[in-house]
Amino acid sequence: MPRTNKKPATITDVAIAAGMSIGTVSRYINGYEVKPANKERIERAIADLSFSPNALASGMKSADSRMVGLLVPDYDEFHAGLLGNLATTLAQEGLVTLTYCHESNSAVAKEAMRFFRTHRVRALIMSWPDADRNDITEMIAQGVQIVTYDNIIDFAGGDRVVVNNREASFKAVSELIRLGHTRIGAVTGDLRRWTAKERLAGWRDAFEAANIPAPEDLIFPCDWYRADGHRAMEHFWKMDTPPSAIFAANYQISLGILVFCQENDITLPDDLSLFSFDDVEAFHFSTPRVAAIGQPVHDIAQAIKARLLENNKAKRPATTPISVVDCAVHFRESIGPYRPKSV
Amino acid sequence: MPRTNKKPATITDVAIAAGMSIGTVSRYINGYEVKPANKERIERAIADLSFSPNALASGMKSADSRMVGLLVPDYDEFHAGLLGNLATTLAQEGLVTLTYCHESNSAVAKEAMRFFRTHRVRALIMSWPDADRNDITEMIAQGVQIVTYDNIIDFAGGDRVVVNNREASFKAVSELIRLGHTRIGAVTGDLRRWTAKERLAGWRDAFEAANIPAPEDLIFPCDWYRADGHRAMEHFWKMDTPPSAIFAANYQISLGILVFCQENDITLPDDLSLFSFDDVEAFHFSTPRVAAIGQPVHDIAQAIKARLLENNKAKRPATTPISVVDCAVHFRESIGPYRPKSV
DNA sequence: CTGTTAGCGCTTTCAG
DNA sequence: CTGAAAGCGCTAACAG
Repeated sequence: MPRTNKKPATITDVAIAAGMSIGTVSRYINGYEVKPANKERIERAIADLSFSPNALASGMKSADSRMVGLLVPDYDEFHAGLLGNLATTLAQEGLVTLTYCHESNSAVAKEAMRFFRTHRVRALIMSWPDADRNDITEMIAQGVQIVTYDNIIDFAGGDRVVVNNREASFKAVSELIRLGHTRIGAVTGDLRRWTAKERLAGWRDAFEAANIPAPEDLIFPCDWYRADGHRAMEHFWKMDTPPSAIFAANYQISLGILVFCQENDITLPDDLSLFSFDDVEAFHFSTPRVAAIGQPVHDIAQAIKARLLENNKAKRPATTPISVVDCAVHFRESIGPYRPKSV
Repeated sequence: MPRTNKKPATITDVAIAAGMSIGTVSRYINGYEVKPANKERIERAIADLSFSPNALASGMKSADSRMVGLLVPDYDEFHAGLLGNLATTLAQEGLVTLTYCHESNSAVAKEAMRFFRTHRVRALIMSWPDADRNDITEMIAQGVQIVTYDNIIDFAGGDRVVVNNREASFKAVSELIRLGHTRIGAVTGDLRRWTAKERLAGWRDAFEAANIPAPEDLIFPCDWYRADGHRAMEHFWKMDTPPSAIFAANYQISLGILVFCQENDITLPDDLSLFSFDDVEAFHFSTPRVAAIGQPVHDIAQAIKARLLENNKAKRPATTPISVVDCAVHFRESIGPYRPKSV
């Protein structure tokens, strides 16, 4: 049985059924005033035909797809949350969110750009600093708004939404210092990224504020993944004076650290204190629960939305090109007072 | 400074630059053969103009938006994974995935339907049994393919992709029985849902196979959330003979149970064994790690994709309207041998 | 293999 | 406030 294929009703069908011109129907649909009597007839016709306007056609004619693109590196907990919040909040404005995951792969990211361009997104939200310059330039020239989050990328005309990475990191590390730790490792993530630099700067700030020289030998530059956290611990644990506490620049790194601790019977916080950037569900159910800096994904989504609307409703340029969202710093049981290593 | 608004190049621009008709260019774009010399000129023109085809226009003309809708109840770990896998794998076929989250709210779900209809998705993927009948009927009539996952919903013409809920649950509960447990609680989730029924059926099957009467008093019907898991434990822990093991129908319920155990110093697996449906990251980092049935989100996405392509490439109806994907059953340290309660 | 042409469904002038 | 008409960028016949 071939699928029935009754084509959807068009605005013309509605106009005929309602006995008026498509212009009037179109205006009604788009929220302009029409004579009450006409309004009623249109509404009935729409219901009878169960008409729904064709977004493609209207987007094409009005040269506005009402779609925005979100380019993420990964569908991890943070990005899933961001996508969810964003898609929901933007839907309220009649905007559609298209996602693409680049997996930190340039070829895939290139493909994503092609995808977004093809779909004529009116804005592109991303944190990818290695985006092809030509694509970006082209998109900006065509009026596509570029919003970067969680990263500072130097595009002319790009809006930015970031969290207070440095300050939040400062608070976390300061707490570790207050607890008596001085050998505090920093597992930094990818230091080519602004985020990583800022988080490390917060680590340094904390030492400076405490008038203690920062233990530069405990900086472990790496990538953002579990394997990196694990490798960091392998490295640290071979040292003569290993760190008594660790500040990890994202949650995946922390998970790698936790795995290493499990494997090597390292007990938190007695043998090691751990403070993580990013707060995820796993941290609430581990023993002990992991102290963490939570990125308020809801607020980030709202800030992005604000930028999107601001830049499209009023035509004035944004007052400030950068929005800063504050993180919550959660002290939990994975951090404890410094205790000299028992021999 | 108003945004520059150089309009994107059109296929006509390309045709002019390449010195030929738009028909030829269109054919080249869509993968038909063109004379090599022309091909080369088209490619150069496209590069020069940095042209990208307008998906809206082509979708409109060809009456195929190449978009599919995914309606999820929540952006939890499972659905985020599903979305990620699906979006990625479908993008390879040139298909776009639009998401909408209904939050188990009928009004929002209704809005979602309007959204998907408006965007002329060629398929709708969902697990929502309370969808408005009219919307569904209308969409099916218009040739929209409906694929349900993780649920059996009785739509004429709907494709279904499910996991082997009953069998996997049977395996999990059987293991608990093998470990000596007989008082095994079932926290079922919403029993109006097929999934919940199947998982409970698996629980029953295990007792039957072991020739033990199923402890019907340990069935706790509820919803799917953390609070439900917590409430279940409150209930169980007041019993004269509480369960020595629990089978939880999803991960959120299990997290609620874990919280209760933390609060009441219940040690897994000594005081209680726990087996959960759904496998999430938190279960790998809790102490002990939680035994769980993992839904292979990658395979589910592939199965859905297969249905989508099958039903659209060849016009024949699917051989079987239902695909079953096998779950992995992970035995972990949250389950242990039955030990009579110490008094 | 290529050029020509007729729309897809809608918005948006422009006159009334 | 409404109707008529001109396309938006592209695809899909059709005739070469």
